[in-house]
Amino acid sequence: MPTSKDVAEAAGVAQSTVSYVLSGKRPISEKTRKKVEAAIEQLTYQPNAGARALASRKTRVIGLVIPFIPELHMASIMEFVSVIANTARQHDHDILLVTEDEGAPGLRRVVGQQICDGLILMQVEGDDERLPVVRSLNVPVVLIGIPRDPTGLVCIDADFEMAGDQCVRDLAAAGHSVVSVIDWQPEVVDRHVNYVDRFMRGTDKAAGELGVTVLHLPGGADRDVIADSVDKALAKTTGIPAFVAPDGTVQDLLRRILSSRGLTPGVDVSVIGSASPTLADLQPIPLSTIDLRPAEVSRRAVKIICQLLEADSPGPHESLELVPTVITHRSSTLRPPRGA
Amino acid sequence: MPTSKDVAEAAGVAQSTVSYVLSGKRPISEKTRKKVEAAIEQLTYQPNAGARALASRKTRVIGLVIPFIPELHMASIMEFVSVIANTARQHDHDILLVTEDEGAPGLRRVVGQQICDGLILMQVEGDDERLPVVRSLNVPVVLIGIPRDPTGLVCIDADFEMAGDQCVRDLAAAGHSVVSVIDWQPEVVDRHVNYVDRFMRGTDKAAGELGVTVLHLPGGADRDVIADSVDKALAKTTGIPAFVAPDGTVQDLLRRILSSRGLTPGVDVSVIGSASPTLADLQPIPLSTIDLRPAEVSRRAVKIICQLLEADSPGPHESLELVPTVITHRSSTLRPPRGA
DNA sequence: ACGCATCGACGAAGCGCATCGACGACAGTT
DNA sequence: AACTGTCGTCGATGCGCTTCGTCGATGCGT
Repeated sequence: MPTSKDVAEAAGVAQSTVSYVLSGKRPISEKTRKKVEAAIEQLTYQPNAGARALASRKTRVIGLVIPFIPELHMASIMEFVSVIANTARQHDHDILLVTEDEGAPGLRRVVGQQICDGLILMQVEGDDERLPVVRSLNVPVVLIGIPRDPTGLVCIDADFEMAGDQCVRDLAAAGHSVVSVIDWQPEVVDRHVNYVDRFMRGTDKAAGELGVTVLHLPGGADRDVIADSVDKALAKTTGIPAFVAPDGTVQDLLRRILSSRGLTPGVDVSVIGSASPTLADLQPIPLSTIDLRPAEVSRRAVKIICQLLEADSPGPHESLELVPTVITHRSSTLRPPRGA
Repeated sequence: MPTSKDVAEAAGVAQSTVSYVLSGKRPISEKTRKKVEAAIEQLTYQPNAGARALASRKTRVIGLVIPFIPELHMASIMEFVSVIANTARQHDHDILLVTEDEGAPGLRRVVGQQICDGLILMQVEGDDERLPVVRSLNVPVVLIGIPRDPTGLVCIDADFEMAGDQCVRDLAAAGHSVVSVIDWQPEVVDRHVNYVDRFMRGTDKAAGELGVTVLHLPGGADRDVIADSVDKALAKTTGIPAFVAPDGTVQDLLRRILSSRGLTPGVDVSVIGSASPTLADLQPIPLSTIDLRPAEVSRRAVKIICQLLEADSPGPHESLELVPTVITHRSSTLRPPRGA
């Protein structure tokens, strides 16, 4: 492996000059820059990350703490991960995986050993045990998810309250007077995973304003639970039933159960799910969706942490960003009555 | 951040002694070790990764190259990623994400900058464009997947040929004389993604030996394509139809289409899918599965690369490991006739 | 023609650790 | 008592880079 010293010799300049050509932190004449760049090219020189980190005290690596809770929809987590990784590269950073199994000590480790300059935490819960550690860490941390007490933390998430509101408003406009929300897994709900509460707040507020009834029913990956929820909803609904299934796992099951009950989305039942546009179109009946914007949330999370890293002003920051959700009509919901 | 020098002062020893206590590469008396360990504890010292990498020429980081091809089943990729990350930690290594978007230059970058000591490549194709780069890289690389020409490469994968063989044998034993295999997406098949070919080889060989007919039909995430495949299969089958759907995306669709054709798995049609045991049990009708052992493949991949990193004998290695697949009967396949 | 400012390049000093040679202390030998 | 040999510790050096102070060269004005 060639070093910057080799490059300097090949170009006939000092090693520090090579460094300045690379960083642009001091003016370099056109002539010598050309020479140095040629030498770099010819030797296929690449700066050593360890040495660079040691000298500059910056690793250009961001730790990404990913959840592996089995009840989560893996495919959607993967979407976060992929977008985060790609966006980080666009900002000239790399992503180090930190698994949740390592817990809070894992955060201390990667920061303490200075393996990374900052962290992104996914799937932050209302009372996350890692928050005290995060606050004490003294490096930029961006949370995806809003904890109960966001004081001194930088948070971003989809606007779940808006999402809940949009779903109920939409179904109400289509003529439904009862909207059944199949929630996330009971484990998730009980843990007061922040977004669940926010979503519910959105549905309930809208329901109150519009005079619509909202039923909250348990979700999960268990078919029987969902089937039970559906039947309960059907029993309590007068008129055409409407379902909202914000969790990916749930909506797959929901569709099958509705079909086994002889109900066809868009005809005698309305269904709003959550899926990316491409996936939604592929469904047997194109699914009306509430888009929780995972890609946009991911992009912004990376952008925010990169800004914090640039600024590198010490001390805690605080901010809270909510990404607007988007509701899209496809064929699985009833059309609003004319004139509505 | 305290340094090893600080620890040395606190313990009243030389910095090198601290280093030796940590690495154990030279004998240290019980007494001074205790002193040093106490100082480390008290200062909450953690060695600086950059400095360590610079001095030792080892980063203890493994680059994981993940595919983001939309047609792949994201949930199963996530399983690989999670197991790989956790296993790496058990071997005292970290995982750096390298996205496929960076392509071959990305591999050169992370290795050239010495951000990581070795690579794991997922989703290696038959004629992968990255192979020449990998061979020239001069660091340990483990491929998950078997390319057409594995010369000089270290590969591991599930034994897809065994899987194909097991499926056909199993269905033949249950009395089926025609077995319909719904393949992966046409894009995947056309690319000669190695495992598709191997799986087919397994099914066809077994079919030849047992005098069974195997139909290969296009798969994918498109419902109409699968529906078409199913109908073709039904038309060509005499007796009770049997389906094998080794791709996760496909099997979801397959189940729904069969049910819409009035066929019940385990009663008037046999279905073998691929899913983890927990998922398989959750299906409306517990799914007989061919387990492609993603977790085991992941664990071994990490183990192999860690061994290569320990040994750190330069020059190319070559090995090929196939993880045996496991077929599990649940209720979605017919019982073999008595006495069989 | 001389002095002065400006620009561009240089050299040296670390960053925090691993590693190697060397050396002091102590035990065992003759 | 002098000698050899371990064992445990120290000091110095270098990994490859960033960064700061410095200084020579060049241009300008008078």
